[in-house]
Amino acid sequence: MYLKDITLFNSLSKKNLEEIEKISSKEDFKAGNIIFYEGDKPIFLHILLEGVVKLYKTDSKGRQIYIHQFTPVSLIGELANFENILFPATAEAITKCKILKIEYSKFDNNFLRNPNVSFEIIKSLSKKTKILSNIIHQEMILSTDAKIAKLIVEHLELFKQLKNGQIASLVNITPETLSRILTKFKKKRYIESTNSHNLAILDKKSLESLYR
Amino acid sequence: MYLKDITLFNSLSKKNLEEIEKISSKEDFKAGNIIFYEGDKPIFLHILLEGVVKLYKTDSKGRQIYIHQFTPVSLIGELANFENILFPATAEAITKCKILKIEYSKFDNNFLRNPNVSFEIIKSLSKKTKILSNIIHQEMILSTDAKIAKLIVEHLELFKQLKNGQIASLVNITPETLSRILTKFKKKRYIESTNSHNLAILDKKSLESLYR
DNA sequence: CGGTCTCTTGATTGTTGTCAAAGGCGGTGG
DNA sequence: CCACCGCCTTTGACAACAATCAAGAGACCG
Repeated sequence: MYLKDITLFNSLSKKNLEEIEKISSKEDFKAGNIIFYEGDKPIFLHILLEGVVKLYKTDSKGRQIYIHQFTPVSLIGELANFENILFPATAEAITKCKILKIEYSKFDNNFLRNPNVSFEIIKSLSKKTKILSNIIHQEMILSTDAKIAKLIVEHLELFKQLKNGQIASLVNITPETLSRILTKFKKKRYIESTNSHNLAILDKKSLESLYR
Repeated sequence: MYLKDITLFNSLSKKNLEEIEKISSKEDFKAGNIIFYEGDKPIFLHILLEGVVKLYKTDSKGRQIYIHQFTPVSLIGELANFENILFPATAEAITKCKILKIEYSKFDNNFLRNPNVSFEIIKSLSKKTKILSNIIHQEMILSTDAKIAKLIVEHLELFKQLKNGQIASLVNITPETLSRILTKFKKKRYIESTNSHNLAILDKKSLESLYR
């Protein structure tokens, strides 16, 4: 993948692209590798070119608080660069990944004045603000029951694909709690399941009423 | 205050300003009035010109979850406009306020392509992402003790100005819990207070170790 | 000095996480 | 084809944390 194929940069001149080329490098990460840790200094601007990256925070007891998963092409952690703060979360490759790293201190702020670049940045930042706003809603407003009800209604496919433990970590609860809630929902006839990877909604309205 | 005095717009041409003038209006709010509710459709882009605005969410039990306070000049709730989603939080005037309301559907997206305008938007969005990131850290990572310790170290002045109930609502805990934690900190000789509006730090390091 | 608001303290509850054990399910190798 | 093993899920008992409810103490103001 070339720089000019990155939407963010596709309106830049050849000269600009060469400038960016000079201050950037591509790095490969294996699944499980950490791209940056929460608390690290943001020296590079990171752009995910290939693979899937998980973003999470770590609480005082060492538990991971899942925030988001990124797919290409995405800016990752740009907030830290823009605001000149330490990375507020950890980015981990969950598949083989290719990341473009741009030396942010040398990154000409004038690029940000390019109308198309800044438009893309606005889109990226806006998307992230929305993500964080959703996280806040999910974690601070919804009860555990409500979180699960929402997940069932809006992402039923996850239950067919993932194990309980994985689902639980997506919504930051324990597998035990998830199991108990699913059992409760089954008792109330909101859902039904013959085997573990076959969950069906019986009463969508009741589920929705838990989080609306 | 004229449009051209708003940093966001000060690089726009006279013609552009007139265009915006046509699709905007100023509205005054009294202290306590609601500027928009969580769940409202974002018809207008809101810019705070005068006064102080509190942003909060409401949980299922009717409690307010405090998010942020805005002072002039600030875009408020622009995320909802940009992402075309319902307002994720409620904005309430906590003093007399003056708000510029721009009809977003008529707001020429080309303004966003103006380098200086988009630069300001990036700054605003970046700031908000940081605010939300901080909220997530404060509410999901820090324990109650840690929140209070941080508040004491970083904003001691609040304790001299506000009542316990007000401080408690800033960090989304109950006054009772705040009182208990302050008592505990006093017992441990982390802080000391002769009267209620006179709090002094005795052991900054111990306080910091609670949240670092 | 009385009254009201605020703060403190205790007892209790609700919610979810933790720890532990048992049950079920599927896959593998004999 | 079956027995066994390992992982996942379920269930129970318990702990931790902060909210709630209630009562009493204290501070501030007219």
